[in-house]
Amino acid sequence: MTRPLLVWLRDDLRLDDQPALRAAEGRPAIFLYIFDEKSPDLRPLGGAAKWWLAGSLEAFDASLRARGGRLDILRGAAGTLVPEVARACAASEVVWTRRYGGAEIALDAAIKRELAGIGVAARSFNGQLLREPWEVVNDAGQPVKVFTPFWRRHRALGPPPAPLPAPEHLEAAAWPAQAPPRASLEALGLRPTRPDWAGGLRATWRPGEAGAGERLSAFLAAAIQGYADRRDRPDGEHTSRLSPHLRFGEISPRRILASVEAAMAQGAIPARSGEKFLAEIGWREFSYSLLYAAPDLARRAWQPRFEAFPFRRDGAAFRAWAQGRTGYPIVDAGMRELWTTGYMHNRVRMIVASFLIKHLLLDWRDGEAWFWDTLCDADAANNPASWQWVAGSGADAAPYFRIFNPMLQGEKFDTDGVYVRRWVPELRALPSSAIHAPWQAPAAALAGAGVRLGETYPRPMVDHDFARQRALAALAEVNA
DNA sequence: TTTTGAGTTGTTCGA
DNA sequence: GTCGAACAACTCAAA
Repeated sequence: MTRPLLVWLRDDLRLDDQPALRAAEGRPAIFLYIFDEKSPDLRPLGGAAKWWLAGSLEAFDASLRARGGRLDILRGAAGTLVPEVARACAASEVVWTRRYGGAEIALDAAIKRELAGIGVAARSFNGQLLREPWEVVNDAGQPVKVFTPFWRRHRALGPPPAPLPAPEHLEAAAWPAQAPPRASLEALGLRPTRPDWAGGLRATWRPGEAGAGERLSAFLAAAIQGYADRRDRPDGEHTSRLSPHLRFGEISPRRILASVEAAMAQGAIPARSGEKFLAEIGWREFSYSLLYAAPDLARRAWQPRFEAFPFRRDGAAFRAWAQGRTGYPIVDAGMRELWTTGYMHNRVRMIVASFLIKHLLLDWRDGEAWFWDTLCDADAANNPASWQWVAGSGADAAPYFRIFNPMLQGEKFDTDGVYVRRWVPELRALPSSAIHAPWQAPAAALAGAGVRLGETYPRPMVDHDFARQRALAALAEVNA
């Protein structure tokens, strides 16, 4: 009997452009996913991500089966389970897609050593990034710490390898008798039951490779046309919304790059919009490059002096932010979109993050953790890197005086209040002139709209001018 | 080696 | 209403 290949799947749940899976073409293989809440250093998935994972695993299993494969699921510590399965099935080789977080790299390296000890080779592939982080470095061989030169260098390396086609024929090897018993998807308890809070997620998303492909096609057919000018507006469908699909590896960045460049070459997309969108993929690469350089990105400020920032501790204020009752409509709209759909428009992410850090002086790590739990797309690189960017503690530091004004941001990017009305229905009847600062509206306008401040909608939990001055003072301490 | 210019996403103030 | 300047200093990239 042929010794099967063991394909260990993680955040790469797709057939297309999947180098590790490609290695399984034409030979029997075990396709293994391990739901790992046992490895002490791995960050457990957030609630929204777990919900997404359930759909993603389901879709991926169906895709595998359509080609002759089958997804096998285990629950437990990957460090012991991977070698155990490899031994039980006498694997010829173990393959996987690389990860870039500190704990993940350490775990994978340990498993590789363990496998070598039992005479099984392990081979890893890049299926997650356009280029490996160590390829994009400055002349000194160090990571490039500013986005623009990073992306210039990245592009100057030439096009990354073209995406691989999906394997046509797979062959599922029998589950070995000596291996631990498999878990059913249901047994993992990934989907919420009591209470079932996932209705908004179900209504918004279709996890899985097919859903990812649909998003990309729809985006290329419509919204990308005006992407350069409208991507900052949360009041309509102006962005790709591919991020959760990318998070779970349901689509590869190389496939996205190839599709966008093909459309640009045909003249189907304005070059400016196409490049702008690719730069967002570039930001993802940049975040992973930072993560690779700073394995503890979610816990430690990139700039050590920020560890001295005088954050306050205020649980009630944090909860008001998290639940979308700060009294600033654009902030509350964003936090409620997040809670309902597991997603938030990028511009609004910046606004709410700035509000938590600068207006409330609460620790960016707590905001990052909330996003980790509630976003479908939170990953080990983008989430912490972006929070640090807003905090000003990141590599590509913002000027200290960049403190978002939530009223102004609302007026600029949600001019007619479409986004606020959608997510903060108690303000729906307010005129647009009052929608971003109801406390400044004439009493008659409030009454006419059925808004009673402090009752039907909160007053601002902190005064903007006061908060701005307080934040500037706090930042001066760090920068002293 | 030294020098120079730039740095995703902002706000406020005064003319 | 619009516009330009000021808001620090620093680090990094590139010439």
